[in-house]
Amino acid sequence: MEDNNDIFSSQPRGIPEPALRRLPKYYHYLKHLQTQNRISVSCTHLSKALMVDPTLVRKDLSFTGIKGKPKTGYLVEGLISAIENFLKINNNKEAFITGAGHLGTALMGYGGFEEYGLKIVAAFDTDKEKVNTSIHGVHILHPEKLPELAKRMNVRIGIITVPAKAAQETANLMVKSGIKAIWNFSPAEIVTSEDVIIINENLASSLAVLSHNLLVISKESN
Amino acid sequence: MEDNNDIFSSQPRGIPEPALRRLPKYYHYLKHLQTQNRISVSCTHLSKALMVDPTLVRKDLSFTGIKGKPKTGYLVEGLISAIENFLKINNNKEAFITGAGHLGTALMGYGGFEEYGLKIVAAFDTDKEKVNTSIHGVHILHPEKLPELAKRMNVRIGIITVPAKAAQETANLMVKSGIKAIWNFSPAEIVTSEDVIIINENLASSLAVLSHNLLVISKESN
DNA sequence: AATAAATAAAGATTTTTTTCTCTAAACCTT
DNA sequence: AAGGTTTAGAGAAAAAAATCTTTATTTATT
Repeated sequence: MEDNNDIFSSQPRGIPEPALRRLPKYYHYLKHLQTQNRISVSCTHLSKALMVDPTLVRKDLSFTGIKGKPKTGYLVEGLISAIENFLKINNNKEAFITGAGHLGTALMGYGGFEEYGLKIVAAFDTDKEKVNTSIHGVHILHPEKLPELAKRMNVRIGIITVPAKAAQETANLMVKSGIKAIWNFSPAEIVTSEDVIIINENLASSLAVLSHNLLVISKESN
Repeated sequence: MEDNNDIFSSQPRGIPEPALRRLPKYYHYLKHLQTQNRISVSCTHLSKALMVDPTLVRKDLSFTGIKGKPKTGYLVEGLISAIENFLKINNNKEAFITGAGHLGTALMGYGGFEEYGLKIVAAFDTDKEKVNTSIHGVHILHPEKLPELAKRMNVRIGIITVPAKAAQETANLMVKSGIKAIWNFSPAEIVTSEDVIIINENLASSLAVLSHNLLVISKESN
C-alpha cells in the first residue's frame, strides 16, 4: 500500500488511497438503499450510516465526478454508477490464485468478490494431490502451466496465498507471465519491477491494532 | 479503524495506527533474521528489506521503548521482545468466531495467527448441519451457547464472518456476552457502545485499490 | 413571493503522518 | 590516538488527510 504510492505520486493528483478505500463502503451501502427503493441520499445520511464525517463523504464522492443537489443530495442510482465507473466494477477482472491451501480455498469460495467484478478463473498449487482437482468450481493446475495460461487468457491479476518462503518466487513467475497486479496475502514483502502493482493484505496488522487497543482499554478500566 | 481513533485521541498520545500496523511487519522479518542467527540489525537494513523509510523505521520502533546503538543498530533479540511486549504477543488471546462458512473456515485453518498469540477456541453457526461438528479442530456450536461460554472462558475477542445481514445482530450478542474487541470481516458497518473495539477488515477496499491502480497503469501505457 | 431549512461545494485550518536535517554517539581503520 | 564512517535520535519541515467554516443553491413552508 504505502509502498506503491510513490509510483503514482508524480501524477496530476489522483484520489488519496484512504478515500479510494472508502468507496466500496459507500457502494455496498448504496446497493442496500437501492433494494429499499430509495431514490436519493444525502451525505449526512451516509455519514451517519457509515460513521464517516459528512464533509469527508462529500470529498470522497466528488472524486467519482458525481454532482449532488443542495437539499436533496445525490441520486442513489447515479451514485452507484459513478462509483462503478470510477472503480471499473463492471469491467470483469479475471484473476489467478496461487496457493490452494486454507486461505486460497477460502478466497475461492468467498462470494464477495463478484460484487466488485473479480473472478478467480484458475488456481495453482505444487501439491500433486491437488493438481487437476477443483475447489469451489476453480480448477487447480501446476504452477508450470501458469505462464502459458496467463498469456492465453490475458490475465492481469494474481493473488498470492502461498507460504512466505514461496511468495517472491511466485511473484516472479507471475510477473514473467505478464501479470500486472499482485494481491499478496502472504506475510512476505514482495519486490518487483515498478510497473507492477503490489497490494499487501496483512491480517497481522489488524490483529496488532486489535490486540494493542484491547490492552489500552484494559489499562483505562483500572 | 479510523472509526475507533477518536476513542483514544484524548489520551496522552499513543502510537499512530499506521505505525502500529507496521510493527508486525518488522516482527515477522526479525523472526526470520533470528533463524539466520543475526545478532543485530540497523534501521537501514530493515528499511531496505521492508521498503519503509529508515527514519520511519526508527520512529516506529521507538514506540516499543527500545534503544539502539549508533553504528550497530538494534539487537535482534531485544527488538523481538520489545515488539512482543508492546503488542502483547505472548499474552495468549482467545477468540470466538461466528460464521463457519468459507471465510470462517479459512480463518480457523489459517496458521498465521498463532505467531501473534491469537487462538480461536470455538466457532458458532446457526446451520444445524454444522453444529456439533469440528472444523480444523475448532468445535462448532449454536450461537445461543455463546454468552455462557464467553463468560465462563472469559473470551474478549470475537471474529465476525457471518453475512452482512447478520453482522449487527452477531455483534450485539457478542457485546452482551462481554466481548470487548470485534474483528469484523463482513462488509456491514457495526455499531456498538464506545468501549468496544471494532476493527473492520474489508477485502473490497484492497480490491478497489488494485482495480483502480490497474486502470491508472493501463492509461499510462497508452 | 418571501422566508426558512437543509445540504452541496469550495476553500481554509488543523491534525496526522512522513520525510528531511542535524547532532552526537559508537565503531572501525590507519 | 585520530579521523572517518555509520547510525540512532531529536526535532523541524513537508506532505497528506481530515475537519471546520463559509457560501450558495435548492426545496419546502408560510
